[in-house]
Formats: sequence, structure tokens, C-alpha cells
Amino acid sequence: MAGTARNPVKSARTTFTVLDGLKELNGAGVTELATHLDVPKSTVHSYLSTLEEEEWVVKDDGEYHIGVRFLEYGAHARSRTDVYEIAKPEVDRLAKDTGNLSNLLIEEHGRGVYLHRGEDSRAIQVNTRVGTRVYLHSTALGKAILANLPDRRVEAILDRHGLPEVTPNTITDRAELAAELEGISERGYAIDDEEQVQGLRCISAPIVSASDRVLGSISVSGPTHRFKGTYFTETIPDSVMEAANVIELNLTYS
Amino acid sequence: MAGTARNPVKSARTTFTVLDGLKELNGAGVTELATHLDVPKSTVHSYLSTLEEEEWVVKDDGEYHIGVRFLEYGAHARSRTDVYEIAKPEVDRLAKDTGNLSNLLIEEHGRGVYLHRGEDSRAIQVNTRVGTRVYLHSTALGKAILANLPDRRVEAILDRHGLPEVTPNTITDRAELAAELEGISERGYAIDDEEQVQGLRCISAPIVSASDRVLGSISVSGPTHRFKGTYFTETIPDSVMEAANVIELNLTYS
DNA sequence: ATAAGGGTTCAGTATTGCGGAACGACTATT
DNA sequence: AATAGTCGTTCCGCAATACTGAACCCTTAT
Repeated sequence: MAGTARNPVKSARTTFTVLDGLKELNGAGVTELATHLDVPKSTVHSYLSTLEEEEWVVKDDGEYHIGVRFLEYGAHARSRTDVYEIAKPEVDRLAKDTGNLSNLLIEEHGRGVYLHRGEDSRAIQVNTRVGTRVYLHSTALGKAILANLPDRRVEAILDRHGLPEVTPNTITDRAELAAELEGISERGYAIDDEEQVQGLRCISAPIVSASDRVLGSISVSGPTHRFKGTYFTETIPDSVMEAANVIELNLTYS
Repeated sequence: MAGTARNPVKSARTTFTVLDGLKELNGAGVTELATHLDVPKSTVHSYLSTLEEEEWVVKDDGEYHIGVRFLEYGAHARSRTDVYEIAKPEVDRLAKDTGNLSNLLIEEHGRGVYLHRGEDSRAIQVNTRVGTRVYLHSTALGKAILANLPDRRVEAILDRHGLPEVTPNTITDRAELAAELEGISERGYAIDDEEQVQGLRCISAPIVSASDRVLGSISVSGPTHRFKGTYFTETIPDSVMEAANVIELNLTYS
């Protein structure tokens, strides 16, 4: 599947190690980052000064930070997606209509990446951010996608990433997951019962193209104490599935 | 000002050259990108396979593309700014209220970077995207920032980037720009009369912190044939400046 | 079948990234 | 005011590794 690079460019890897370090530390000086990454500070300095010169990082009074220029790559990649432009307004509407947090996710390299988040003043605050990656087996959004992927792709993804336990509720057994995916196919939507974040429940529906390819999934999430009863088993699922339908319809006319 | 790197990491630079190439070509194969960049294809292959392995690019049936994972860096950098979270809702409101395109810009490395765009169904479509970089002297947003920067910073920025002519209306003379900035300080807002995009006019107001530092600027843009008369000289400026005021007020309470 | 085109691999060469140590700028401490 | 500590920056020799052209393999078209 993922052919390992034969002539890997080590410095390219290191470049992103440095950037990731900056992100984790929320900005850092040379020495701080060097100890964090366990790399000589002269090495870190070389990378940081190069990246600063190329304007990918900013030096703000002694601290290096990731530059906003990266927004360009993100926006470019996102707009290239089939679903983003079409799904965005519906995801926003879903958040406003239900008063909850809504999300749009796509699969990339066997993991889920959030493309957009619909917000509402009544919704709970969650730390997921656009671009964040999650495992597919531990979220409703991911399971909705897995349920619509060919079996061999699902196998390959599970082989690659395993089924890490994110919370006590995460499904970590392949057979159990298979049964779950079966149920999702029949129901048409996926459930996440605190499998990714404790105290958070989530309902998700897949976006499937006219040619039966999953393009992504959308969801509505909320606190467990609010997501229960028919609100959780009917009202929210209906809203999410209806939104997914609208998106699928709009996709065919474009 | 910008200390040139003494030990530049060439491969770090090349990494972004490759990524930029992918962006320009909207995705490409190894050979295509190699000829575009005028680099041996084995070299390009090394970079692309490494980046793919690290999950920064995606290989989609023979074509390499920039991955959506970059959204993470962009969102991180943006949320780190002082203005984004506070200004975003106001910029959205500004777009809806006036039925035009609105924007939020900050300065980085002497250039402007768009952080957010407020849209409205009635607004014209413009190709600016979040993360896009523009010169500060050729946009209302940029001039609003320049007018609130210390003179020596303005000088340094102009020394570094010059005053390239983006459209026939772009100000390319330093004295003329100085006079313009003077006027902006008095008026409180900046005007862009087709200086960045032909057929497009724009009104912008700076966002200034309590300690008199410019944090960015917001704007409303529209077609020249609609942006004229008192609508252009009063209505829109009033709306933009009021929004800037609200943002500045909210900034102090946080 | 065969040619064409693109992706991938290989291995030799010298470029260049690496990292320890020294230097300089700045701050805090007494 | 002197000094110790901290951090960013620079320097330079050595070894690692990025670069490249050519060969190889695979798929597609004719």
C-alpha cells in the first residue's frame, strides 16, 4: 500500500519535526526547542533560521512561531476536495438548526481529517480544530466512512493503524467493529458514544457520491447528558441524514 | 532586520519548492513536476515519496497533491494571533450587513496575509483565499496597517519589498504613499481604488490595541460600479469603522 | 507485439547537513 | 559595577546524505 521511500530525504523529515515541535510548544526559542526535540541547538538554529528566511516561521521577540502563511496550503488542499465547498453551508446550517457542534471529515492516509466545523453559541466547546487528525474507528465520523469503504481498504487501514484505545468506550476489537459497521450500513448513520472524547456523543452520516464513493462524513456532537432519548435516537439522526442528503443532491448538480 | 541564515538547510528550502510546485500545478506527477521545477525527476521523486510517507502529500492515482493536514498548521498559526477569534464574527457580520465581501488581514514579514473572509450571497466573487499574501502598499487593508506602524518599520518594509506595480492604479512612489498614509491617519480609514485588483474598490480600517499597536485590519470590497457616491464615501466607511471599534472594544475585555 | 511514457530504483560522488565548542549579547543577581 | 547565567548565533572539520543520470519496471495505447 504505502511504498516506503527508498531515498528518504532526512532533512525534509527533520523540517517537519521542527515545525511540529514549534506547534506543540506553542512557539519556542532555539534552546527550548532543541531540548524538547533532543537535537543540538545549532542544528535547530539552522532549520529555524532557514524557515524564517523563507517566511514559513516568524520570529517574535526571541520566540519562533509557525507562520500564518501555512493557511495557504491548507485552504488549497481543502478546496481541492470534492465535498468542502458544497458541504460547508450545510454543516453551518446543521449547527445553527440543532444548536450543537457539527463537523465535516474526510479520510486521508487512513485517518480522518476535520475540514470544517459548524459552530453555534449554544454548542459545547471542544478542542478539535480544522486539520486535526483522528482515528477512523474511534469516531462516528470515521465509522460512517469505514462502513462505506470496500472491505479490503478497511482491512488495510486497520492493519496500518490498529485500533488504539482512545477512551474506555473505544471499539478495540476488529470483529466488534465489523458488526458495528454492518449496523451503520443498515441504519444509514453512525453513533459515537464517548469513544473519542469522554462525555461526548456524536451522530454522523456519510456523504456518498453518485458513483458510490464515500467522499466524507458530517456529524453533530453534544454532551452525553443532552444527547439521550429520542433526541439522540431520532431527532439528531434525522437532521444529520437530511443534511447529508442535501449535500449529495447538490453534488450531482455541479 | 532579516538576518540571512548562515547555515541554510538547502533541503528544507527544496521541500517547500516542491510543495509550491504542487500547489501551482494543482497536483502533478513526478515527471510533470520535475520539468516544471527544472530538477531531475529522481530528486523530485525522493522528496515526494518522503513527503507522502510523512503524510504531508497524498498520492491520488498517479498524481501527488498537497494534503489537508496542512490545515492544522494554518489553524494553529491563526489562532495564535491576537485578533482572529475576536474579529471573525464581526467580519462575518460586516459581510452580511453590507452584502459585500469583507476581509481580515495581518502583517507578517512585511506583507499582508488574509486570515478570514466574510462572505455573502450578494457579494462578488474574488479569487483571494485565506493565507494569500499581498503587498501592503497596494491594498486598503495594507495601507491601513502601514499608516499605524512606526516610520522606521514602514521604511524597512518598503526597502525590503519595494512598491511593485500590481495594477495601473497602484501607488509606486514613496512620497505619494507617505502622503496617502498621512491622510489615512486623519480620516481613520483607507481606500483602495483598483490598486490591487482592477474593477475592485475597497475600504479598510485598522485594528489598534489599547497599547497602540496595529494588530491587523478589516475591509469591505466591491465592484467599482457599485462602490461610488456617498455609499463609497460614507456608508461603507462608517460600517467598517464601527466594526473595527467593536473589535477593539472586545479585545480589551479578554 | 511493441513502443512510449511515467514511476521507481540504484550507486558513485561531492555537496552539505551535523554537532561540539567557542563567541557575543543580554539579564539578573549581589 | 562586576559577575554569573542564559540564550542566540557563529564557526569549522568530518561524516553522512542529498543529488544525479542511467537503468529498470510497469502500465497504456496503438
